[in-house]
Parts: sequence; structure tokens; C-alpha cells
Amino acid sequence: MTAESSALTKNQEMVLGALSQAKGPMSAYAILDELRQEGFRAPPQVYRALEKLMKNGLVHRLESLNAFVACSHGACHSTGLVAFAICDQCGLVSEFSDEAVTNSLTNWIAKNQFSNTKTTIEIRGDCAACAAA
Amino acid sequence: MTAESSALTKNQEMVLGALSQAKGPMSAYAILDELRQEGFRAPPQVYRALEKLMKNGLVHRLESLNAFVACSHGACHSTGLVAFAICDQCGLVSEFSDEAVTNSLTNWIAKNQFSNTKTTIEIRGDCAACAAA
DNA sequence: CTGCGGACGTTATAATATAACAACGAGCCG
DNA sequence: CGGCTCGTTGTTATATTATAACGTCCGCAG
Ligand SMILES: [Zn+2]
Ligand SMILES: [Zn+2]
Ligand SMILES: [Zn+2]
Ligand SMILES: [Zn+2]
Repeated sequence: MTAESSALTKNQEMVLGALSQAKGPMSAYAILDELRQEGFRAPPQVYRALEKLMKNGLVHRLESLNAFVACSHGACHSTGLVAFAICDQCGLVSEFSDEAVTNSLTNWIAKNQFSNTKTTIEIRGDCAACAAA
Repeated sequence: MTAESSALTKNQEMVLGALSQAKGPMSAYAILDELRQEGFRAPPQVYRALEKLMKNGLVHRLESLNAFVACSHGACHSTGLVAFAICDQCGLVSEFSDEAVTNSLTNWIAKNQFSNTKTTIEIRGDCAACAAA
């Protein structure tokens, strides 16, 4: 392997492709169905690819939906905490990293001596466009 | 009905009881297994109770675990956003509502014209005690 | 009484996720 | 070359989480 965390395999490319073209979050099974024509046959193929893609920061899991999205930034090497605003109407996912949010949460974590964490921040509602409609 | 959102039924009491006595989050099926001796037979009994309890703020769902906890405060009528710090070692769940966190997130929401939202904030890691050990 | 609505019980099934193992192929070394 | 090892893949089976659908029961308004 190179200095990179390593290149993507074919399956990983296909899963990432499906997520990148999607206009909203996709469940693992939606990905599977889309990739059946490309030869996918079973859930583990999707889940294994997703696992690797998430480890590399190319894909995020939306816990409140049990679904997945491609990282808006190509890959997430963000220093701050990543948050998602998810429109329940149109499926739009806005990935963001807000300094004030990061600071306030990391402050709480420090004050309460919580350890190395993985943090989930998900806002569910309607996006500006859908709320206006 | 009274001015209250209404009293709990027997099933709801039992589910809340199971969650209140638990030392950590419980999956719906863990609750079901615990309550089989009390006569529970099938998932819908648990899920229906949980739905009502959550609507009344007595129970919270932890999205990143697909599990449930009793509200630490008895019932949540909090004005701010509620967050959870979850210890992956011992299962301890610290429910909190931090003003700085609430403000920073609601600021982002306002700036981005997101609508009425339901917000999930979950910090996963090790609690102070477990991190020390 | 009668009809309605809410909680409940029950069966079946959907949706999400992982365990387990066989097969394959690329790289390495004898 | 032939055999080894390791990582990816394919495949089957199963575990886990959640909901649909329908019938029963019961309290209460009319
Ligand atoms: Zn990202
Ligand atoms: Zn929208
Ligand atoms: Zn609460
Ligand atoms: Zn702990």
C-alpha cells in the first residue's frame, strides 16, 4: 500500500458512486438494489464497502435514518465536529462543521471528563426551500 | 381526559419501569424479554408503549444505539436541546442540556432557515470512571 | 342497548445488519 | 514452478430492529 490509507476497490467505488449520484441519503438496501445490475448480490458487499468508506471519511452514516451519504467535502478530515441538517421533505442533507457548536460541545466533554468520542449531531426538519413551500 | 396529556396504561408503566430500573440503555427486544414474565408476548406491545412514553417525554431514544432510556429528569419539558453522553464501556448515559450547545446550534438553524426540528446529539466514548480504569 | 374509539393481543412480515465460510488472486519465497 | 499467506470477494444463513394488519375487549356517549 502507499502512504494513502489506500485506494478504493471496485466495490467501494461503486458504492461511493451510487451515494454520490443520489440526491439524498440511501439505505444500505437501496444501494444494494441500485447495484444489482452491476453484479451486487448480497448485503455484506454493501456493508463491507460502507465500512471502509466511512473509515476513510468518504461516507457518513446518518444514525437517525439508518442511512448513508457521501461526504459533502469529498472526504472528511475535519478537525471540528461534523453535523447534519436533514430535510424530511426533500432529503437534502447539509453537512456542516460549526466552530461555536464544536467549542460548546467539546467544552462540555472536557468539563465532564469524557474520553475520545465519536459524536452524532443530526437536525431533522424542513430545509429553507421546503419550509417556504 | 384531564389537563395532563393523560395517565399511563399498565403496559406503559411496565415498560417505563423496566427502563427506569435498568442501569443502561435497553433495546426494545431486551425490554420485551424482561417483560415476558409479566405477560408480554410480542414486539408491538413494547413499541406502542415506547411511542407514547417518548411523546410524553418520559423516555428517550438513542439513535446511535437503537435503544431507549428513561428520561433522567423524570420527564423532559426542557426548553433547550437535549444531548446524551453514552459510555460504551459501562452503558452509563448522561443526559444533559447545555445552554452554550443549545445556543450555538439554534443559531446555525436560524441562520440557515431550517424549520421546526428534532435534534439528535449523542456523544459516544468512555465516561470519566471507565476512562480512568 | 348500541355504536364508537382507544388500548390491547396476536400473527405475520418488513427492514436493517452481521456471522461464517468457501473461493479466488496477487505477491512472496522455497 | 509450486506452495504459502493475506486480503478481497461471493454466498448462504441468520440475527436484530421495527411495523403492518386485523380481531378482541371494554368504557362510555348517545
Ligand atoms: Zn464529511
Ligand atoms: Zn427540503
Ligand atoms: Zn429527558
Ligand atoms: Zn463508563
